Amino acid sequence: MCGLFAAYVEFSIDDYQFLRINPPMRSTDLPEIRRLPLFCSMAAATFDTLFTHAYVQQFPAGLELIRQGDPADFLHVVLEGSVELYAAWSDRQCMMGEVRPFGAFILAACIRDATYLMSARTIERSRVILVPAADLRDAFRQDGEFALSVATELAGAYRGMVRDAKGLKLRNARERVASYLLRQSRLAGDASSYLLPVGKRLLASYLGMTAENLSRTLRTLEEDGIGVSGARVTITNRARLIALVRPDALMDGRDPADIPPPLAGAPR
Amino acid sequence: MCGLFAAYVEFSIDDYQFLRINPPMRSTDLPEIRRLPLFCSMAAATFDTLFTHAYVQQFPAGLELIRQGDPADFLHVVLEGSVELYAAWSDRQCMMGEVRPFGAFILAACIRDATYLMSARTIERSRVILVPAADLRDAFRQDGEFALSVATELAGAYRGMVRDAKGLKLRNARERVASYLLRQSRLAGDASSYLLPVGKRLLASYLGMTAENLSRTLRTLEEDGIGVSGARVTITNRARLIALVRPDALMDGRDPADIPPPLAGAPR
DNA sequence: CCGCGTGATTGATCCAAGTCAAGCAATCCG
DNA sequence: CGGATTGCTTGACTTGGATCAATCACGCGG
Repeated sequence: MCGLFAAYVEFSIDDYQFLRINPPMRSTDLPEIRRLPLFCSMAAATFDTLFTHAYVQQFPAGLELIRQGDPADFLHVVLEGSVELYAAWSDRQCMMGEVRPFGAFILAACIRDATYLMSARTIERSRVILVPAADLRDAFRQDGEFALSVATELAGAYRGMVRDAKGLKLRNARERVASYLLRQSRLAGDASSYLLPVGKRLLASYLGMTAENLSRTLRTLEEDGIGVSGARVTITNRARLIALVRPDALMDGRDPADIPPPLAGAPR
Repeated sequence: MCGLFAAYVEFSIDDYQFLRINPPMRSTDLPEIRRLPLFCSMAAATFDTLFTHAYVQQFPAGLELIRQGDPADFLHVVLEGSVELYAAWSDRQCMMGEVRPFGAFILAACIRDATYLMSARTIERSRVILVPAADLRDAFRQDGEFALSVATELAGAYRGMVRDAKGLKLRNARERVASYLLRQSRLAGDASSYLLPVGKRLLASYLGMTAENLSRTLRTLEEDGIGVSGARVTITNRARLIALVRPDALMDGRDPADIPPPLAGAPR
């Protein structure tokens, strides 16, 4: 807990401007965006209006997209790559979450027209859609279906944060590590071997412990059915691991209907 | 962390049925509810429909209103008293939050039509409105203003949980206690003396520490400008306390416009 | 191929916070 | 009034996890 980070590479304003001037919006982007849970239910007209001022951007790894405390100006949706949400206070910082395609972030700040509570930076090279917050609020007012999607997304984000907070308070570090590894296995289709999606330093920060302690914990977990070498995780004894983790749908599960909120079929 | 609770008083099904049969809805209740941030912006017709099947109930202290894992059936809004949200897992439990008038809880589960992630029980004798979740979703679809209020409320709940999680990860136990005490002082109008709103056992659980450790920490905080005897908190040196806490608007502050979301004036 | 930087590991040590076990104070109630 | 219950405090002790300090392994550019 309270571990410090290595300083990330900072890019200059010029790099940023350069990216802004060359929006890598592709012809295939809009139809793809249209299928996302957040946007698939809204009326065509609202969608078109919403995206007149939106644009897609490509960012290099390690770029700070959002700084906590700044006013919310754009809703961000990750198309490719991955983005880390992190919080900082008084020379400490920690990872609060990770966003991968096709998740949105800082929706809550945009809806409330408030300042960001967390910062965000790219973990790897990423493509992100930026939608002006004011347009978002307009679309919300005009389109009931979109409003429902937004509320569903917000509720999902809230519930995700509750799950995380429960994990922090109810489990110790070892249990958090084990449950994380088991959950990742599930995400990979109950694979018995998979690669860690983030570096160990970051993972430790996310799990609320130091990198050193994570390293040691991983060693001791070999006795409980899971081995890690490099980024490769191998489950050697799933039953034993499950007995240790005592998985709970309310902490480790995902919400059902995480994809299309009200209509199960989706428009295609 | 991971501290156990004393077992709470459990009430029988019969008590619960008794309360249901005698809904203590008062003539002054509906107009009052109408003024709440969540309901003040909606159309009169939607409001009336929404509350045809809603009812107000009085509960004794220590009654479990909601059990985690159950499907969401009613939105709850606290009118009087206070309610504890708590989470349990594998013989451990901890307080996750407190709801006082006129806060809503489990809105997210209702919107997603999902199961509760947290349990809830009354801390003291409390009056609560219960609104059927299905009606809530209907009203959401029919009334854009209400949808906006719901989204704002959800966004606020999310942000509150983010603040809590940040506090857990970035601050140690002593800092959490100190910041909590300072925050409560602010809530009491920057009073230099006030009463703790919850018992110390519960407070410790909320702050992610044991009751014993809270007790010790409070004693050591006397050197840093704050004294506690019984439930009475007295700030003896605010400057020193602030220096210790290093308050941060992104963790300790409240969202602006927590009351009426879009329209600042409000209907009064 | 080497030198470097970054990230991961390991070991030694320390400290914050949990645990266990009594004591104490206030409240409730027969 | 006295006993029981409940909640808070205190002390002695243990321990999980942080910190500090090297070392190691890898990927990369020169």
